[in-house]
Amino acid sequence: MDEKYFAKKVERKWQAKWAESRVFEAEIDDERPKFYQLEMLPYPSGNLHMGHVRNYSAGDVVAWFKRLKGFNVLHPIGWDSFGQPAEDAAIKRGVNPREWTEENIVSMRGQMERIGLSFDWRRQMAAHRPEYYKFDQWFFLKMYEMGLAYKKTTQVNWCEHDQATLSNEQASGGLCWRCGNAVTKKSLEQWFLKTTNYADELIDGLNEIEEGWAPAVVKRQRDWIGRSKGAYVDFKVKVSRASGAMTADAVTITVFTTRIDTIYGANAIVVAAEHPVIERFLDELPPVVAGKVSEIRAEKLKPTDREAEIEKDGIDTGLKAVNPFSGEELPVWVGNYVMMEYGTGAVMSVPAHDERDFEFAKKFGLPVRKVIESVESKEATDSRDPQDSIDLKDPVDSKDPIDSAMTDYGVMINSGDWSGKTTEDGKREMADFAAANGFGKTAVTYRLRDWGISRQRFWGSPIPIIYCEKCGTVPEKFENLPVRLPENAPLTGTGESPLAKVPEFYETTCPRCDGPAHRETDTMDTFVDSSWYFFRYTDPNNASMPFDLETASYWTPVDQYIGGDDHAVMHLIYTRFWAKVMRDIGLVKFDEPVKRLLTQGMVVGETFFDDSTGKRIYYPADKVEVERDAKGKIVEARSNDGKHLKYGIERMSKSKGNGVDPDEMVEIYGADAARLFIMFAAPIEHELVWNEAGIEGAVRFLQRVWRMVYKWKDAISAVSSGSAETNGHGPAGDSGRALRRKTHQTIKRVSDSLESLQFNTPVAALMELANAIGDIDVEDSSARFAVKEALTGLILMLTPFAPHIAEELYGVVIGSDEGMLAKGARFPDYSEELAKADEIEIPVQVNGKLRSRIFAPPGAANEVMEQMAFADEKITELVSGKDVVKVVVVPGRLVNIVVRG
RNA sequence: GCUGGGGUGGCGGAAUUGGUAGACGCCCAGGACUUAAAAUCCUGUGCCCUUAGGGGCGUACGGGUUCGAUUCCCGUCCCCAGUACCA
Repeated sequence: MDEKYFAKKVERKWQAKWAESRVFEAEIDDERPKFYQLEMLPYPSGNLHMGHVRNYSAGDVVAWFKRLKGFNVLHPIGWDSFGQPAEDAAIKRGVNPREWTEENIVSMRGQMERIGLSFDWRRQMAAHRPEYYKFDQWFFLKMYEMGLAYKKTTQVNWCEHDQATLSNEQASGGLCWRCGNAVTKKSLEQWFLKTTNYADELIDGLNEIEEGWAPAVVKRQRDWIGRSKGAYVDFKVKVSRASGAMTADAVTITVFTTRIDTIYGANAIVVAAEHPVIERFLDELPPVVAGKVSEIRAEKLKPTDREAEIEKDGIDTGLKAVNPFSGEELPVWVGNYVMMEYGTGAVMSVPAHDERDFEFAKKFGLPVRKVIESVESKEATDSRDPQDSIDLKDPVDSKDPIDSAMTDYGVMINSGDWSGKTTEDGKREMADFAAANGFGKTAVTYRLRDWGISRQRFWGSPIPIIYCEKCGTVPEKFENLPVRLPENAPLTGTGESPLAKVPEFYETTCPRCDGPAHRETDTMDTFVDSSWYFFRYTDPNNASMPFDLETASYWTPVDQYIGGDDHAVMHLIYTRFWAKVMRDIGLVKFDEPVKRLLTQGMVVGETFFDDSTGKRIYYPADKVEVERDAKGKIVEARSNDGKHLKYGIERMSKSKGNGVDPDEMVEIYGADAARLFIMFAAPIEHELVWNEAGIEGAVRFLQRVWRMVYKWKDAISAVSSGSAETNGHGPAGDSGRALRRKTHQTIKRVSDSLESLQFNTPVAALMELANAIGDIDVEDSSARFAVKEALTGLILMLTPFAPHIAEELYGVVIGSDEGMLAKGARFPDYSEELAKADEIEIPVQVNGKLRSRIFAPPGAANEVMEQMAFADEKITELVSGKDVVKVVVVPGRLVNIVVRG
């Protein structure tokens, strides 16, 4: 290799060397601590996008850093290869989804290799291969045995655009996670996994991992699981008409409330339109009520518009229910704001202390009764004449009209014998009282629903269940797994299961009675595959088990996981659930599969739209002219023929046509520069607006480092690894000494940053170090040791960001081409002593304003610093003739003189 | 609406526990080298005033605490994300 830097040449050379020497292939080694670095696996669409590059570059930085720190690092990659795009491609282009997928894997692997990612490719898994999905089925059967997999008919989320069923997590926010379109409801029979069995664990387990996870993700999971503690209370229904054999006591409505302390303020019971009590009395209710009920029901099946606030609606059914605490008779209403899916589908309406109930009461003119008083106003009331306080025996509704609900905790009033108790006491004691008297109990409810995994799709793992005319639902035998996908299923994408059209697939015999039977024709949600894939990496060729307990126990849990936060409540909840199930099966020995989670921001691009053609154009493109304001925001965009273009910022992707091709970046700038830049451009958790201008800076920096190494190559070749002094390191205060200080400070900064997963600031630190080396004259022989130390340090620290060039330059410096890992290279250590400055610049302030600077030795006594400050010319001038009120000296930091007059 | 997170130069972004605001990079300007260009190197680069020395202002806005506030507290505005009646 000559003195000119050709990125492509260096990169090809080291990619080949790495592959040949298998340095990234990890084996169990009890001598070294292990480190499992994982990034979220990609869908093999055929094209890597810049978001992937960011994700995998960050993971590679950590993997390299840990390797150089002496860890035994597992850094695998695989393919989330089941899913809709393969099926869509098959429908659109008539390709075989398996072949299409395999081809994409090959081309994407090539892209990853050209970026130089340090994966252990032997461990690669792909979800669509029978040797993998066999174990999806294995897990399903285990869960079926354990009672964790069951089938039921419900209203499932349905995406009309994708013609697909969605789990609640995938339809979060009422929008399809894939296409973003509004979701509707559809009645389907499907298989569920009992995630709710683990609701408490899923929420409590967050405490264990909270420290290492992005706070936003933890919060979203907590909210998603949505545990709330309260009570059930039974209200007996009275039927005013004495028709039939129905008695008043035969029916009760159980409500769930978190605020049982407000029960004396209940003015009605409001139930969901689907509530059983409505079913039961539907025939007897006036037609107008029945009409309203079906109107509300129909409304709920429509896609929800996120923006629009749904107006409260409802109707008095004419039924009455009795408040078990007060004996008061309350009207039973149907309300559109009560959901059958949560709690009991019935609420007690307390308008004075609940915003929704307040709104409902206001609209329908229902009475509002205050039963909680804030502590402050209670104190105020108490201090006044007791006669002024509200008459507890005869509370008058709306006596003191309020304009909003008071939802805070406080003191109970107008609540019979309970008045005077605090909310906290009331909640506890009233629930106990209800339990003791048989009309209620404490209860906990969750927002989390079971995970619906049935998909009426082809490209997924078949659900290993058989329906026998005689035996009913029968699980496939373990020894018959995998249940393989047929090669030729008619794919239409119309929402019916393609497997139902392949008799060779579904016609089978019952595993129990050998009689004629047919297979389940739905496949599993692809999120099943990604729930346990990273365990498979530890033991990728196991044919009898998903993985071996002992092998997996060495590598797992994952030490560091990196991926997008779009999976905060989908994949990341499923995989935590899965780990807990695996623990219960006895496959793993811990509760939480991922110790630390880093969520990286999206890579987005400025996109332009041509209104007339509806086409997207990515900038920079020669087709677009852009005017920007002072802040760099676009104010006007035109195509080169002068047509106005609409513009916006959106996620970069091939399918949107606004993506930057990583291959192109590598071709033009080199993989190292592209990686270095994407790490340097913005903090990893921020969104990154792709702008190619900055990447030139990364190229320049690498070239500078390259030239620097060659410039010093001969001068430092004679410097042995002996002590500084024996190698011409000069006296204190000279350039070599200053450089050593900079080197050791940089090592500290870079190590600390990487340890805390900051990737932009260490790059800045390395640039500073390079600048410092650049300041040294090559003729200065007294600095040679320092330069050698700085250069090797710089190269080693650069490795995680730009491994190819680092390997090459490391070879130049040590005179060997074997590679750092083979040579046992280590990330440099720093010496506190050397990092310490021998003179510190101390700002001197007068009245808090910076006026001068002095130079003091580190650890200078306060008196010395004070003396030096007063000795300073400028300070003397400013202070003279004034009273010195106070002098603040912060050791090693600053001097502040406070004067008056 | 609610819940989180945030607001720092032309831009991306730095700033231990309150202690020199603007590191590093991009952009831009000037200079050196060159027949020329590219590359490279050097210099400047928050805003305003000033001939200079220097001075004033400045971390969304308004207050407060402090010798000292980007950092802590109160209020206001704005942006981003999550969420959609969860009882």
